[in-house]
Amino acid sequence: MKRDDAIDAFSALAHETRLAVFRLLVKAGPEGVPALEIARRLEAKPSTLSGHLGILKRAGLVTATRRQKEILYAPNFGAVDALVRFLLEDCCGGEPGSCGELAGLGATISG
Amino acid sequence: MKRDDAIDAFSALAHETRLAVFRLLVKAGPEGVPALEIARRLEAKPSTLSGHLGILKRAGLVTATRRQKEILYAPNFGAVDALVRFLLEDCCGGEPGSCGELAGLGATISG
DNA sequence: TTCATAATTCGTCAATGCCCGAAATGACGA
DNA sequence: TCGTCATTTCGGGCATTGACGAATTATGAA
Repeated sequence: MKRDDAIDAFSALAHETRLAVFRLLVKAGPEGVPALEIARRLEAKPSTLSGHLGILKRAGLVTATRRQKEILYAPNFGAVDALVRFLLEDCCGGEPGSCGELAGLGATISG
Repeated sequence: MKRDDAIDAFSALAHETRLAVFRLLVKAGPEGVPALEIARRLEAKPSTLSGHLGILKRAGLVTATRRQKEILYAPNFGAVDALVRFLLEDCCGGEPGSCGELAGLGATISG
């Protein structure tokens, strides 16, 4: 995870519709949801939503796979993992500070 | 954590300087760093940085406490915790999906 | 009080992001 | 091939964000 990748990911999530899309995909699970189905559920215009999906995809937060005519979008949990570890890197300079209860997060979620 | 709070937090982190500020504070630990010291380390103009600190503070990502003439800024780890849990809420509809290794994250980092 | 340091607020300007309809592309079935 | 469904691309117009210097507020020391 590089600085600019993190900024792209945070920018992608810093938008009402895109955040809703990501959370919807998280709830839906790894199988994925077709683009138009997402648009229908969020009451968004297909063209507008397509732009948002492209941004989420470029940010690495979602994956897109074709199934017949449809394109299924699914969340990339590894991206969230990487993002949090980047954010908390070298927490408290390695010392067990007030962040102690969170310091193990990186190790925990990276498996 | 409400939707708009999450958007404010992601927006705050979706900026080169603000992201650098937060990560600097994470590394520095819970004691905090004075505003001008942050500006000096990041080679940013004080007035510009002040705006960024205000945004981070309003987003709940950092806290500010005065010590003598200085104002010390420190990271709010609880905000990161809440943000991640909001993002992964109801992961895979509760089923043990591919997000299995991350599903316990909320419980893990919330202590 | 008076001065110096620390930090914030304000005003302007440039740049970026967002929405939507219309048109174009890609994939499948008859 | 032809038609249809699913999705993306494009162009225009509006709103928001970001940077910076100058002026302002706040604190502590002489």
